[in-house]
Amino acid sequence: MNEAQIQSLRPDWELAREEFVAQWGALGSHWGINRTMAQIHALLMTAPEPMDTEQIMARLHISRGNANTNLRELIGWGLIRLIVKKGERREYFEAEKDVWKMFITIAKERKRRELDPALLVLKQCAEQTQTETAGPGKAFHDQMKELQEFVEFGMKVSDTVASMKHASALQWAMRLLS
Amino acid sequence: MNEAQIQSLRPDWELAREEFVAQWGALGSHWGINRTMAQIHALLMTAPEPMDTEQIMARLHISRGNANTNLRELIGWGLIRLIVKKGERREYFEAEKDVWKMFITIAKERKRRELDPALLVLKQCAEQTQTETAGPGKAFHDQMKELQEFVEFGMKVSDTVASMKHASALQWAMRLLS
DNA sequence: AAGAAGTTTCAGAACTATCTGAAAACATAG
DNA sequence: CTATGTTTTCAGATAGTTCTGAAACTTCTT
Repeated sequence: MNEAQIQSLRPDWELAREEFVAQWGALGSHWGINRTMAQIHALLMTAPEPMDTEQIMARLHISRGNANTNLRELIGWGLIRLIVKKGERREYFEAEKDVWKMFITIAKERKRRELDPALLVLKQCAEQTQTETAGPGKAFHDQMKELQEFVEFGMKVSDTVASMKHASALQWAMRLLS
Repeated sequence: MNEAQIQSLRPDWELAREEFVAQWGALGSHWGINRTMAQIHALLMTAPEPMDTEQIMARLHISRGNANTNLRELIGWGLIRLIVKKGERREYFEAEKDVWKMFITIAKERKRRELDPALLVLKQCAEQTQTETAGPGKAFHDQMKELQEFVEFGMKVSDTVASMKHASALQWAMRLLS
């Protein structure tokens, strides 16, 4: 069976899905996530059933190694989980579909990867210039301090939001927006 | 004068600054921003005076072309501005130092670059599957809708926060955290 | 108008990230 | 223990991004 025939057998929504997967991948690479990883995530997010490695390889035209690496990476992020069906040796994968949970997971992970190391740098730089009491040295120290406090503050907000249930977050946000 | 001599003449805080610039650059490349751009930004953010292209090239050991490209890019982000000193032809650059303003600028720009195109994709996919009324097609449509609403919601929150003055944002956040 | 001082552009070089494919490791069943 | 189906690893290939350096361009001065 050739591509065109397969295409014609595929229900309508699958076309939209294909589009979603492709575009999501392109977007991913705009924001520091690698294209394939984003595509796999999009694919699983819209899968009615858990999928195995072979299926993913086939749908995305990628190699086994690539699929495997990115699946592990996604598991590392906590965005998908491994499913073992009884009586089957093969591993299946399934994505978290709840949007709020997904958001929390991504927020936590980004905090860990982006904010934590930044904070470390800022603290060190602030510390090393403790003794400066005037002039540009003082100005530098103050700036590092300000940045540090801002980042710490952002982290607190992020933690608070992340610990909320969807409903209370919504309520809180409504208050903000009104 | 050799490197070591220059080094010894540099006041203490400059060492911390050097560290900050280097580390900030490394961080930048972790989150989708290119290394040089992040370094230039860090350098200008901690500069007591506006700097010109030559100075930046010398401090970071980069070529004129590279410096120029990334300076324009930073101007595009709205993170630095061009300063023309009277009676001088040379262009100087200065970074916004207020942390809150910097945050707003980055947030707006990221919204424009990350959220806007994502929303477009989601809307299209939701639209194309309007007619699905059951089964996996419906599930797909619903998921797109949920994502769309979530992103729109996030954008509203981001707009609201971005329009706040530092003081009122702080007040608002205090309420959240307590 | 010619020269000086500066900025911008861009083709190719250097570097980095990602992907492939085949081999090795692992797990299960017989 | 061996055969078989599956996952993991990793060296090298490929693709993508960033950087250089020199030439072209612009602007100002005399």
